[in-house]
Amino acid sequence: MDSRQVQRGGGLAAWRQIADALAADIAAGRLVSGARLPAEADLAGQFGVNRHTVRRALAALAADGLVRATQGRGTFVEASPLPYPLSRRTRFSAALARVGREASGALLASETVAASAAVAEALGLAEGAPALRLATLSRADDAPLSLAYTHVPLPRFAGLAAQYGESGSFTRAFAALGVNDYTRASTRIGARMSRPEEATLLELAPGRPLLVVDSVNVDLDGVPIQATRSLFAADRVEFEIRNPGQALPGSASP
Amino acid sequence: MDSRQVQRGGGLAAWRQIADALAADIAAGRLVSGARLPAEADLAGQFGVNRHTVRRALAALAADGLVRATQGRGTFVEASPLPYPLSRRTRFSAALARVGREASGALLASETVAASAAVAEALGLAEGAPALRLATLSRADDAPLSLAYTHVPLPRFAGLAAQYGESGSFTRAFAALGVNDYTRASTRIGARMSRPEEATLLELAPGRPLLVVDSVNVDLDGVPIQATRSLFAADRVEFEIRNPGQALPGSASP
DNA sequence: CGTGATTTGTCCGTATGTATC
DNA sequence: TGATACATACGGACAAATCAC
Repeated sequence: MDSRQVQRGGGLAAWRQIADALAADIAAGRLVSGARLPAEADLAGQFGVNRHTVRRALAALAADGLVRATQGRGTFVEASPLPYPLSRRTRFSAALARVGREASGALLASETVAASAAVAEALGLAEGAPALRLATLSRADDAPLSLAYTHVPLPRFAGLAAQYGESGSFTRAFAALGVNDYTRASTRIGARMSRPEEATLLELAPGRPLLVVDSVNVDLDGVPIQATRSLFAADRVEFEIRNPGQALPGSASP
Repeated sequence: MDSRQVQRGGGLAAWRQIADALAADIAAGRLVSGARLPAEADLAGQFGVNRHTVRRALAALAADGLVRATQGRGTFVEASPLPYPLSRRTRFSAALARVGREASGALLASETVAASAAVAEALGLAEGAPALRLATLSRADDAPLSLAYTHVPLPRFAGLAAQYGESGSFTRAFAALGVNDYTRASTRIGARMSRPEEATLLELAPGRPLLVVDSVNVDLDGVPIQATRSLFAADRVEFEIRNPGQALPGSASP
């Protein structure tokens, strides 16, 4: 690991070289949000410096909000989460493309179920009516972002699971079934701790928080087509609501 | 504690009386969300029943999602979070009044600071310009709901701390300083774990999650008047975004 | 419920280079 | 040149928190 060695006497303090190297690792995704950094002693070995020098670097990163150290546990990446706009036309892939990330979706499971009371109300169905339930995992640049459970009414979207499995996108899957446009009718946002199996699927350190988003999408006739509960890794995303204002400088939207 | 004793043979099962009493405690805020209930043995003593009767009551509450029992730790309140609408005219007191809760706010601290880069950008100031920073604690029916750090530009709102201290409301404090109306320009929502001191202030069990909301309000001329970071107890609130009915193809800004 | 291993937090002291007066 | 102050870096030891067992 010679490339990790700091340069001595080069005008730049050793602790700053270390801080910059770690910040670059975070920015480049080599250290994903929530990941644990090597122990201070290990980093000291990597960089060939004393542990106190590493601590000086970590203190600088912590002051910038990039990492957070916890006694007895370690130092963890607190990289800035990616902004995720919530609008009436919220689209997963489009939201990520805006910030230069690539979206992908994987189908984990699909089954036919009887609509629960909550699902039935959201979709405007009778309780117990047939619905299709999809479990999907969405990624941004290969980092798991959200685990979603989606219900759609069943006679209408019987082929949705196959379509989603092929395209990895609800927008494209709905388009293939004749719904070329839809809008967000309602959104509810809460937060809770992740359960172990959720943390595993999201490749998240155990006990990290989730943003829980319940959303309902409707087609252009206002008919509900999709009720989804999404579990976002709170470390990796931050929702954004922009209200069109009278004086917003630089609000260039296409 | 005679009032806690169950009535025997009154037609209502003892376990149901206990469940109702505990549910009432939760609804009234005597048991705040996340709080630990007394041990089953203690409750049995309070109500003058066998521990199995208490267990029957707790099982009923758990089935309703009001509490959650964890072996070896205890039984904890999982009260349903109150819905908090996020709109362009989001007002704390009005949002709570909609759901029948009373809002109150306490001023924890206020100081004059030099605007950081983030604050300066949000408020449209120069970095280092004078700003007033308020730390406030908001409650819904006496249960702490959010801990907020607010920055306002300083020559303009010099008297804001005193006004807020009196009224416990930003709406009223701004009105007293000549700003009778304002709207929400932007909202960012994330989540993270609470730090110990935050958990203490919010009367939250340690390690419970927070909803972090960064918001900017502007006056009717579009001039930013307030940049706030609010830390909501995620156990006690759920944000709601309603999109008005019909969708218009090509929904651009007005 | 302890017990030990791991890891960060904090204190002690020492030495060196650099800038300033 | 000398005195002083400051930031940087190293070495060691122990306290405190966390976690697996």
